[in-house]
Amino acid sequence: MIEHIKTFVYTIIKPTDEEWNGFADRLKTKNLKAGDILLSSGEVCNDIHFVTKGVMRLYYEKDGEEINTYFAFQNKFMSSYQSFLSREPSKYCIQAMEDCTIVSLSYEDVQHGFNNFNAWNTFGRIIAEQFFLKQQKRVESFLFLSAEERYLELLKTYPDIFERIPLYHIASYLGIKGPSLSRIRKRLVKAK
Amino acid sequence: MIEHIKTFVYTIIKPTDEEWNGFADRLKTKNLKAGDILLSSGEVCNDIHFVTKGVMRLYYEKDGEEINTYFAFQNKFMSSYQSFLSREPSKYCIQAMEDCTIVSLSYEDVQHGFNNFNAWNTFGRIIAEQFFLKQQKRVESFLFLSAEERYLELLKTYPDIFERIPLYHIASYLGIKGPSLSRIRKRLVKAK
DNA sequence: AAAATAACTTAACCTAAGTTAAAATAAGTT
DNA sequence: AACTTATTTTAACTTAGGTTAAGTTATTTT
Repeated sequence: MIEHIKTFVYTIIKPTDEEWNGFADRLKTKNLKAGDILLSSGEVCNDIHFVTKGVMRLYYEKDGEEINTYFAFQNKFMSSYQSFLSREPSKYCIQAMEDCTIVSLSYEDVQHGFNNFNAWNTFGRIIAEQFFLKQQKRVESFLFLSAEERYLELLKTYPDIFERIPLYHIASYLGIKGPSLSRIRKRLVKAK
Repeated sequence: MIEHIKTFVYTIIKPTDEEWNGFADRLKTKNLKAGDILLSSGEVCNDIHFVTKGVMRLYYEKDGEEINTYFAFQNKFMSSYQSFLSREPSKYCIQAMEDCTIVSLSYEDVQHGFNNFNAWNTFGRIIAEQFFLKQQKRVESFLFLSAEERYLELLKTYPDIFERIPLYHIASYLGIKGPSLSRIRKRLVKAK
């Protein structure tokens, strides 16, 4: 399990052995069952998770309806990042959508890394930059694309997402309702 | 001019004198006339700018139409940040909307800071985190709010924005067209 | 296999926002 | 002041997507 994250980290920075061990020693591996809630809204997100198996989702509850804002597949980080950073209660929930294995690091451990190893500061910066770029793309998708174009974009980026994530979860991620996604899919089938 | 950015930096980190000077020595102050283009699309964004006077906008050209994605007022950073980070051509343009004074730092200078001073690595991380949080809010505004609610939110956050930025620029920032913003404004006046 | 539940689609109607163009203001120029 | 030009509003019409509820399929559960 640790191997996955080690490979990932080493594609971004080249820590010394001391730096790597100072990090690896604090990692905690957890197994989750499909449906398990890892973070409920109102709680401060105290960990950043690295998914080594399964899929997780980050979602928001609005008027009794769940709106997904992020899916983390294998080798991706999952966190209610703004709560994690700001130490304020999360408006989001985190749930395992399949049986998952994750490797987690607490806020304190992350800060310890930042304060003691320059390599981790660099790593933290690059991860924050990547998170920014991801959000940037998402803003652009709402600003420049129609729902249909967002759907096609998602299909292109994650061709197999539809085998693992039910359509009604995808609809909310795209910012539309179920019937609307059905209409779009129908339109596209006809167009072919 | 440098004082503004110094105050800003010191609210985030406490650099040593050596660290501060290594940074300050590389800053370049520039004056811009209203309308000046600081970055055209297709160019790699090679600088990060700190606005000490005026307002600047970051915009995208789509089908001959300009869509604003960010306004930087006094004491805010301006950059085509994804181009700056990725070293790829920017899809965005940067323009001064009023006569502006800015303080700029090149990509090379920023990297020099990251590689030589831990405090700058921390600063870079925190700025990236702040950029992420800002984008996060913007994604949420598209996902959870109607155009009218986005308008009201903007009005609350920047009450004086409407005295400095024409409505048609604000419309595109909100993700709607001019006539639509007019309708919203009319609806709100009537509702009172 | 039958029943129950979950996931997806369809249909009818509604509403917000897009589109286009004209009209009304406002702001600058000469 | 008269003339431009830029900005904002209005109007008429179109379209994408929301809403609700009823149907279909799929999947589980028993």
